[in-house]
Amino acid sequence: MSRRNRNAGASRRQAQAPVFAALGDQVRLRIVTRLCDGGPMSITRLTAGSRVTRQAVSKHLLVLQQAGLVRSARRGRERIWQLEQRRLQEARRYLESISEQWDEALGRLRKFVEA
Amino acid sequence: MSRRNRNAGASRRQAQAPVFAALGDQVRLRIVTRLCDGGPMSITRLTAGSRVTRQAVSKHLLVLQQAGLVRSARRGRERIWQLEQRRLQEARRYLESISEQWDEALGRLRKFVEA
DNA sequence: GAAAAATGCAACTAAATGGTTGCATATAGA
DNA sequence: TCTATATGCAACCATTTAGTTGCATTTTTC
Repeated sequence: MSRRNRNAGASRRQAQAPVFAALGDQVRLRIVTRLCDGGPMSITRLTAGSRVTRQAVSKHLLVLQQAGLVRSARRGRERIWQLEQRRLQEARRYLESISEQWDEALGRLRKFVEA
Repeated sequence: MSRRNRNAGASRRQAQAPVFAALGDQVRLRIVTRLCDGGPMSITRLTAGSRVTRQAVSKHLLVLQQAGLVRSARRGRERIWQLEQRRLQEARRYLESISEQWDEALGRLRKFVEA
């Protein structure tokens, strides 16, 4: 592999690692799922039924936002949160590419096991 | 959603979040990639070319191991690390299901945006 | 305009994380 | 057996993370 390609891999990793990190927490994963299923909603609604406080949820939302996965907008006295389509698509594509990469690797790995 | 289904979701999340967390770090993501491309190898070889010490890599390998993503076996004076096929397949399937879930959500989200 | 609701902000704490260094142990090979 | 190599173990440190509580601010709504 050329140095250039190696660096391309590194910067891609650099870009996507935060997404994984953001999803690597049960509370956040649940937030994403809820926004997925329930559409845009406020912190208070997201917090309802959660085992942590609103402030905790708020911090998690900030993490998700910094990873580019969610976005928010003020509406009256509440703030509505929703998934960020672009980034989510991007992450999806990356997940798929990783998935394929693994698939190939698993094929090669079988040889090692059989050997 | 029934309580049962919610709990099923929760336990699935509980099972998969560590995988995301494990991949949510550049060093670990790189380790996985190297094991993917280079096949099973020792810590020393994994550490070569890395910017962190062997011990740091060792700790990262432990994290990956606890997430079930890698496995190791002693061979003579060295320990050979390799990707765990089963878990990786499992993670792959989960990534794909999440991916689909997002896809559907993105479709629904467009309605919100247009509305 | 006053009470209730929704959020924002700040300080603080406990625990986890990511990294290091130093030293001990085990194995390969000359 | 002696030396170099590969790993394991433990202590230690700085930073980040995940959570809390308390109080201030902004909007509704009656």
